[in-house]
Amino acid sequence: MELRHLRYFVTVAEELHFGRAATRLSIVQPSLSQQIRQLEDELGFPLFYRTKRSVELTDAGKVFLIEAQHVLAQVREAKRTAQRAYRGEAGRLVVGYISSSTYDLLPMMLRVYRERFPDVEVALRELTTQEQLRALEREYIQVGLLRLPISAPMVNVEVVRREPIVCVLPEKHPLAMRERIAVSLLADEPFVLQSSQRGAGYYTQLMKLCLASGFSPNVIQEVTEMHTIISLVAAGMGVSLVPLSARNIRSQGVAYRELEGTATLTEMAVAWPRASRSAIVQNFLAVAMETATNLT
Amino acid sequence: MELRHLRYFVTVAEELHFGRAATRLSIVQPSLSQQIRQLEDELGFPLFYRTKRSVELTDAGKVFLIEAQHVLAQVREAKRTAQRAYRGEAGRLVVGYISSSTYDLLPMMLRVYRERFPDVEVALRELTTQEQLRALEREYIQVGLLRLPISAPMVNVEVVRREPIVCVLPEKHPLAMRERIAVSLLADEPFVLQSSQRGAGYYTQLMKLCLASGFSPNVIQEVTEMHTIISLVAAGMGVSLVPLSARNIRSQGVAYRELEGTATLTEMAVAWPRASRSAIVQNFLAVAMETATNLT
DNA sequence: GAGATTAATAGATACAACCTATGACGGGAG
DNA sequence: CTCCCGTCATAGGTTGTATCTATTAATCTC
Repeated sequence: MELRHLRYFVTVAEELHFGRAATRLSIVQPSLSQQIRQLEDELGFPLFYRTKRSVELTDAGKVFLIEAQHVLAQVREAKRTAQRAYRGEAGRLVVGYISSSTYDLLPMMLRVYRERFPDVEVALRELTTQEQLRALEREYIQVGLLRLPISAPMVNVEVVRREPIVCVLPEKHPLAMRERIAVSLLADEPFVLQSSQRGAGYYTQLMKLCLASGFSPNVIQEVTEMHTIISLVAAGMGVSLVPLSARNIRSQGVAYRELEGTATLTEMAVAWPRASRSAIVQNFLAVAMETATNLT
Repeated sequence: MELRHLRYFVTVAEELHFGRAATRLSIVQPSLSQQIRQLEDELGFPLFYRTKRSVELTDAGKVFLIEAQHVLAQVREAKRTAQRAYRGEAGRLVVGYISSSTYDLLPMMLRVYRERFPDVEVALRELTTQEQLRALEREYIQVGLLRLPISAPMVNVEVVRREPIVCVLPEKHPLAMRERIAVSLLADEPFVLQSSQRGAGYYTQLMKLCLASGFSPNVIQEVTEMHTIISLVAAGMGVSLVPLSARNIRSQGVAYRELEGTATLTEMAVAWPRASRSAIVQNFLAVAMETATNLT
């Protein structure tokens, strides 16, 4: 049985006339008769009562007509659905993100993306930068929102935000009186930092920054979340070096101060597997870039 | 697009190997490659990522795979369903019946039929014998349960019950003392009969029966339902001539007595359009006949 | 680097869908 | 009653295309 048989059958059932049906199908009547006969042979029962003058559906034929129409409709639907998937307009997208992207970057991207591609089911996974790289490789996520620098040859990245690293310190701290702070002034301060496990690249970047000013920071507490850093700093436990956007975390009793000299920058980026040929991912990247440019 | 394309595609998707898939499909690999290519051309996007060594589904291919499997399953289902319909095991059957069949005949038939053909939806229409004949002709019902005699050339009948006509009269009536009653004794009795509208053939039969004994019955009341006749007789309004099975209607104060001479019989029959080629109807008839023989 | 594995390409073949011509049958008009 | 038209089936030839064989190209493995 082929779809041809179903198409022919449905047409004959609609016309109840082999000649007219054949015309509609752009074939000649004997060919049509032959194909219908073939279908009947395969099914094992007649679809039509035929007299020399007229054609009528059998009971079983009526049942088969409904079914055949469903099949043909489903074939059309299959084609349409798969084409939508091809264009990245339908399907499922798993996005990894670091917690510090939840303040504005991730929500903005998702809002636009969901609006533009409502038929894509978006799943979110909060993961550290390092975890995202592993997850991308294992195809546990399809795209990640992470902080540079990273070293992962199989992953492509595109920067979506570039911001200076600033010093955050207790409001009442003597250094808070200055507009800008030289890194070297922090040499003897106690530091509250995100754990090296969690923000590996960023952690290394801070170490280098301090070493360049001639000291190794005295880390008295490592924590996992950015807002915990801010809270601990507010409580007077120490100081920290954070991306500028941490300012979005409004907290009583802390002050943010730029660093002296040429600003040290930290970058957030979208990342995807170098091998990814997924249109869904491509579409998400396009939205991400767009959001990034609108942001600056 | 033909079902062949879907079958081939599903097999390749399952094997992820053109050679093995071709073997399973009993064709050679180049033919398979060509057909898949053809399908991709029609859809407008690739179903597989191919390297020279390996095959992998694209995202759109994954979506299309699910859809294609559904289509193929539905085709199998269509075939199966229609074949069941052909064998009269599924579909819809509309049965007409006269009220006097509801005491035992109709329920017995339906019980067996429903048990044997659970996938046939049975609809019931209470109609007089005359109405059933019209309904059969107009295909408003497919089979009828009615009382003979009828005259309808386009309708086939098969007797399912043959029973004597008996006299029903008030318990206290003088004639009730006799075991058997000659029809001629009823000449001066008031009669309660089913209206000639409702039981045309049966009505005529009674008229002939009385005329054969030399009188025309004095009908003082015509009613529509058999149990109403019995009630009126019980109330002393008159006597009646009813099929023996009316005895199933237990009513205080009435007596049933056989008629003298060779018993006059009345017949219930199943009826169906002479032109009916419906397997559902045939199956119902078979059950009806079977019930009829078990009954005697 | 050689051999094995796998998919694509090219060209030949064979099957089946399709076409043309015709037949059989029934209904309706004259 | 006969003839003609309409309708579907059958027969046989033609064509398109799915399939086959043979080969190439690319990659992996040893």
